[in-house]
Amino acid sequence: MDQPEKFKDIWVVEDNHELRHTLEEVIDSEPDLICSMSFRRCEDLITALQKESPPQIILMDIGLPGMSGIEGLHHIRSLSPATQVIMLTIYEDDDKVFESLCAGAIGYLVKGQTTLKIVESIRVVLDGGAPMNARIARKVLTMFSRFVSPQADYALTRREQEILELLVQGYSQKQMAAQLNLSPLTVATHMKNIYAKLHVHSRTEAVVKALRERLI
Amino acid sequence: MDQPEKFKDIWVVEDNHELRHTLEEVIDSEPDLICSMSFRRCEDLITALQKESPPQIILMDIGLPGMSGIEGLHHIRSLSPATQVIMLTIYEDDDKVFESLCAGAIGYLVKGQTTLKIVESIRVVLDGGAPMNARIARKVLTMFSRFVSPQADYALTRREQEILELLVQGYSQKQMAAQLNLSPLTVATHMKNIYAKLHVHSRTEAVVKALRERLI
DNA sequence: GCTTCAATACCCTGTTCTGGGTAGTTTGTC
DNA sequence: GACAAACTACCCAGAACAGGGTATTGAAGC
Repeated sequence: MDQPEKFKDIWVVEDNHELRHTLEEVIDSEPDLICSMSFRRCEDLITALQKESPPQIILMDIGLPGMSGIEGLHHIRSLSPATQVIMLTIYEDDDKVFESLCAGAIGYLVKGQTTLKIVESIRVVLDGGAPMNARIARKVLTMFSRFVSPQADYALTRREQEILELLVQGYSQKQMAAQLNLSPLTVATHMKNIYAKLHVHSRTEAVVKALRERLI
Repeated sequence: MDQPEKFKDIWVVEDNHELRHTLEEVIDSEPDLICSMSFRRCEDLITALQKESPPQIILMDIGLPGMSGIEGLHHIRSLSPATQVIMLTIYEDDDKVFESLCAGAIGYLVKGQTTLKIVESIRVVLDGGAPMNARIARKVLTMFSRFVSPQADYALTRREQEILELLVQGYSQKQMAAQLNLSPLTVATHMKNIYAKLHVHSRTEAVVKALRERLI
């Protein structure tokens, strides 16, 4: 370990010198936090992650030149899954913020916040929370519930629904026929009708639509 | 319409008389909010939803006798998808809270809160947000990212990855070849290799695996 | 210099799918 | 009892796919 156990290590990736130094100072002025490394480019962070022992938290600018913060996020997730990433953003209500959360960020920090607020967000993460406002939380929830409950209605009949499910399970038409005690020709008919209702022209497209829109 | 347009209608489902009346009063004392109906049982709410025009928001006790709040939630989602549901809970850090969010609730309200806090939560929802604390938000995020990135590694090469993406977009082998300036036979070779690496035997299975395990 | 791997390209054969039909039988609803 | 919708089954032709090969080229690593 580079630091004694009791210190929580926090790295910073931010191309603006001033902000980067401010963040470093704020972190270091806390008795139990330390900013052992900071970077102006995402690429340098990746290199460091492959050599050094990873930090608890990374503060990452969302709009970096070169490799973007979101791209960098993916690298971090695979190099050090335990590291939590807080995104730094100018606009709270940015689509990029939401995108980051989808990519595995744990929350975000709006630039230009008070020192108190910066430390608070870090503490929220260390405390097992996710710093975000209610509106972003709603976006996440909405997207989340799309995974959980179906929406669109293509008026599939019961049989068609059943066949769509088998389709997603990788059954061939012949296998479906065997499973459902039908003629393969009947299954083919149902498939044609499913395609028409979903406005697709191949099993692949049907499966993608079924999975993406939670039809199954 | 039962109420003039400018009033936001909010229903309450809570078996405790006292709390129910408190909530009614708090809502009605706001100039633009009205509590036109309240129930002590979820079953009565369902009945009402089938007859009356649905409210903007329902405050729902999470631990009702008879039909539980979460069960009721499912009925609300299908009867009136536009209605937002705020759960009423005793413990903030309850698994049931999280369960409710999965079932489509938009947030929650801890019982015993100040009048100010109750109104604030309602306003957050009306304002397009989702009232929840950072810890719950983290739970949602974690669950969410489980859907988004389980990240298995099948060691696909760059070309194979590229072809898998086109596959998910519904391209035929011939179309892929045109898109990538390759011979259709080359695409076929890559497809075979992809199948072998993903341990599948058809496009359908490959697409399902790619979407389910977020390989794309 | 040798090896390994990715990427490219081809052959062949049999299977499966797609999309255009038609048509009889159930089933549910008014 | 009438009618619509759903379910069933079939024909056909052309396209696409799956799976078994082989082979060349160029770049990366040892």
